[in-house]
Amino acid sequence: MVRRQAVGIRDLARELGMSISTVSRAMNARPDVSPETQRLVRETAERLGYTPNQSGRSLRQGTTDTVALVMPTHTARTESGETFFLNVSDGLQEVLSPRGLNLVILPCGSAEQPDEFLFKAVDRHLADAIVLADTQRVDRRIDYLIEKKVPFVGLGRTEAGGYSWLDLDFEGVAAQSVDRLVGLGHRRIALGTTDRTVNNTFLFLDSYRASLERHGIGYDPELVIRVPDTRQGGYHLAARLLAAPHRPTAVILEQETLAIGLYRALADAGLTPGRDLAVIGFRENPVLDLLTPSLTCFRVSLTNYGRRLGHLVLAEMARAGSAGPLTQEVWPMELVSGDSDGAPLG
Amino acid sequence: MVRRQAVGIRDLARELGMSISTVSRAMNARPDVSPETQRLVRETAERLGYTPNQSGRSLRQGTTDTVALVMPTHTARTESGETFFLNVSDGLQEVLSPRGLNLVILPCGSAEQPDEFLFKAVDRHLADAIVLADTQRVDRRIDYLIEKKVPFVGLGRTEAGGYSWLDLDFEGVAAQSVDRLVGLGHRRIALGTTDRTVNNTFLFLDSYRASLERHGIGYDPELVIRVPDTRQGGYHLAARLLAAPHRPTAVILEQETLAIGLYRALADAGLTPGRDLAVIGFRENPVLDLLTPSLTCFRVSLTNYGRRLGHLVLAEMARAGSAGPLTQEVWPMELVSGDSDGAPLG
DNA sequence: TGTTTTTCCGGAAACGTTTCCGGTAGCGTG
DNA sequence: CACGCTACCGGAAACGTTTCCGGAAAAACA
Repeated sequence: MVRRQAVGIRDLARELGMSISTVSRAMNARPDVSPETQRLVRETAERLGYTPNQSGRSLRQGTTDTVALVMPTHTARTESGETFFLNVSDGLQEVLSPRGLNLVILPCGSAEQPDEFLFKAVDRHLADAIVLADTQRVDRRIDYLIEKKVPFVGLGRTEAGGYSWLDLDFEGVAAQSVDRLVGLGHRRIALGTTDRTVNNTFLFLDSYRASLERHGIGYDPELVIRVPDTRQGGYHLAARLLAAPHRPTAVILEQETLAIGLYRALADAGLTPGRDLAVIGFRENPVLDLLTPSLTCFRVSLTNYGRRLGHLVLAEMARAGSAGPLTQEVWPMELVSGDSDGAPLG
Repeated sequence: MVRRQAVGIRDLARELGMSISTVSRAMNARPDVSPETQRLVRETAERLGYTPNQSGRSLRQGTTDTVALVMPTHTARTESGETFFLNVSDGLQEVLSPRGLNLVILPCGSAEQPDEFLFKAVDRHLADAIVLADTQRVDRRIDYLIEKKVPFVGLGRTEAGGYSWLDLDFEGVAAQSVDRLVGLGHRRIALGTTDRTVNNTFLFLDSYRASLERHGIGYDPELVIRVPDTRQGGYHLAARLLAAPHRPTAVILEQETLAIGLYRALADAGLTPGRDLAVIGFRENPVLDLLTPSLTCFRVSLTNYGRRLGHLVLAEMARAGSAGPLTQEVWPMELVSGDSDGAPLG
C-alpha cells in the first residue's frame, strides 16, 4: 500500500521536535510564532519537501482557495470565444494569484446542461467564488448562487439584477453604430444577430431598436436577421440581406465572427463592403485583420477587463454574504474606424 | 457564525434514523446495503439537498475525482491556440464525465513560471491526473510528474520519453509538405516557424530538413525563418522571404496563424499566393476560410483527439504508478488541398 | 523583587467523510 | 434444533490540517 502523503505536518513536527500546531502556525505566517521558528520551519519544510495537504486545509477551514470561471465550451467554440476567455482569464489570474487564490476554468461540455453543471460544481464546493460567464436573460444559475450565498460575479448581466456583474456596453455599441450609420445617410439599417439566448443579444437588439426610433426610423423586424454565430452564419446573413425585397444599405453585426462569412458572400456577389453595403462589426479581433476593406468595429482591453473582474471577485469574497453594496459595471468600447461603413450609394 | 455546511451526512443519518456509515455506503452504491435502504437514502438526500463534501471525501480517500488540463494561456493568446484547446477539452470531458471525473483547466498565466506553476499544482494535489500541454523539448515538468508518480498524459512529446503521450504528426506534415512542393518542381523551399521552445518546432524542423535531403536538396539555414507566432510575425516572415537574395519559391508554415499576415504582405507587394509563392499552411482553421486563394493545409478532428486523450488518462489512472505499458501515439493529419501551392513560375 | 503583561508554544478538539471490523438477524440445510 | 452462511448495518478510527484555549517563560513595569 502506498503512503498517502509523502510527508505530512506530523513528520515535519517530529523532525523539528516541536508540536504540529506550531508548525502549522509557522507555515501560515501567524504572528504568534517567533521569527526564528518560522525560518526554521520553512527551511525544514523545504528540505523535506513538505507542502500542506489541500484537502486537510479545506476540510478544516471550509475554504478551497480557488476561484472558478465557469464557461460553456460550446460558446467558445463558435470561433470568437476562445481568445476572449483566455485573455480575460489572464487578467483575472494576474489579480488573484498574488492573493494566494488559484484560478480554474470549469468547461461545461457541450454535452451537459449548463444549469446542472453549475449546481453540481457549487454543491461540491469546488471553489470559494465563481465567475459566471454567458449569462442568459433569465438565468436560474444566478438564483442558485444567490440562494446558496456563494460569492460570485457575473461576466454579463441578466434581466433580474441583484448581484455584482461586469459587462460590455452592448447598448452603447448598438447606439453608436446606428448613430454613425444614420449620420452617413443610411435609413435601412439591418441587424445581423444570433439565435443565442444569452442576454447580450437582447440588450443589443433593444438598443438597436430604440436608437432607430430616436432617429425617427421605424423598426422593421424584417431587418433583424438571426443566424448561427459562425462563418456559414455570416454567409447566410449576407444572402438574406441581398435577397431582401427592399435591400438594406447597412448592417450592424452583433458578433464579430459574422463579418468573415459576410465579406466572403459579398465578394462572391461582386459587391464591396463600405461601398455597396456599409458594415459595422462588433469586437476587434486579430483575425479580422484579413478583411479588406478594414472593418469598422469596437475595441476593449480584455486583459484589463479580466483584471477588473478579479477585483470584483475579491470584493465579493470579502463581504462574504453580508449585504454590502453591489458593483455593476458596464465597460465602454472604443470605436475603431475602418473603411467598411461608407455612405449609401443611392 | 455561518454554518459550515448546510446539511452533512450526520444530519442525513439522524433524519433517517440510521448510522452515518450506512448512509455513506448507500450514497456510494456499495453492494452491502439493501436496495430499499439505498432508495430511501437517496431520496432523503435529494429532499434535504445533501451533497457529500468534497474535502471530506478527498481527505479520507486521498483522491479528488478531478483531472487537470494545464495549459499556458500565453500560448493560446498567440492566436493560433484559438480553438485548439477548447475543442480538445470538449472531447476529453466527454470521456471523463461519465466516469465521474471532473475536468478543470489550469491556466498558467503569462506572469508565472510554467514549471513552478505545475509543481505547485501537483504538490497541492489539485487533481488525480494531469494532461500536460505545450511540452518542451526537454521538460522538467515531465521528470517531476514521473518522480511524484502522478498519473499523467503528455499532450505532446518531449525528447526524453518514458511516459504516455499523444501528439500530432508534425514530422509527417513537414514531410508531406516538402514532398508535395518538390513534386511541383520547387527546389528553394522556405520554412516559416517560430522561436518557441516547444518540442513541435524542433520535430517540424528536423523533418523538414531530412525531407529536403531525401530529395537531394541541400538544407539552407537561411531559409528557416523564425518569427513570432502572430499576424505581424506572418507579415514579417513574408518581408524576409521577399528580401532574400535568392528568393524561395515556396514556404511551409509551421503555424497556421502565420498565413494571415503572409497573405496580407503578399497582397501588399502585389503578389498572389500559389502563383508567385507556393504556401502550405499547418492546421485547418475556420478563420483561414477568408484566405483567397484557399490555403493548402492539414486537417485533424480535435474532438476525437480529445476523446482519445481521455482514454489515455483513464488508462494512466488505472495502472496507478505500477509499471505498465506506455501509450505513445502520433496522430496523422489529412492533407486538405487548396489553391495556394502551385508550381514555381520560372 | 513582586506583579503584570507579553511572547511563544503544546494539547486536543474539531472539519466531513470513508472504511475496517465486528455484530445481529434471518435464512437455508442437515 | 443446531449450525453455518449470508445480508445488512453500527461504532469508531482514521485522513491532515487549523484553531481554540491554556500555560510557561520571558520581558516589562513599578
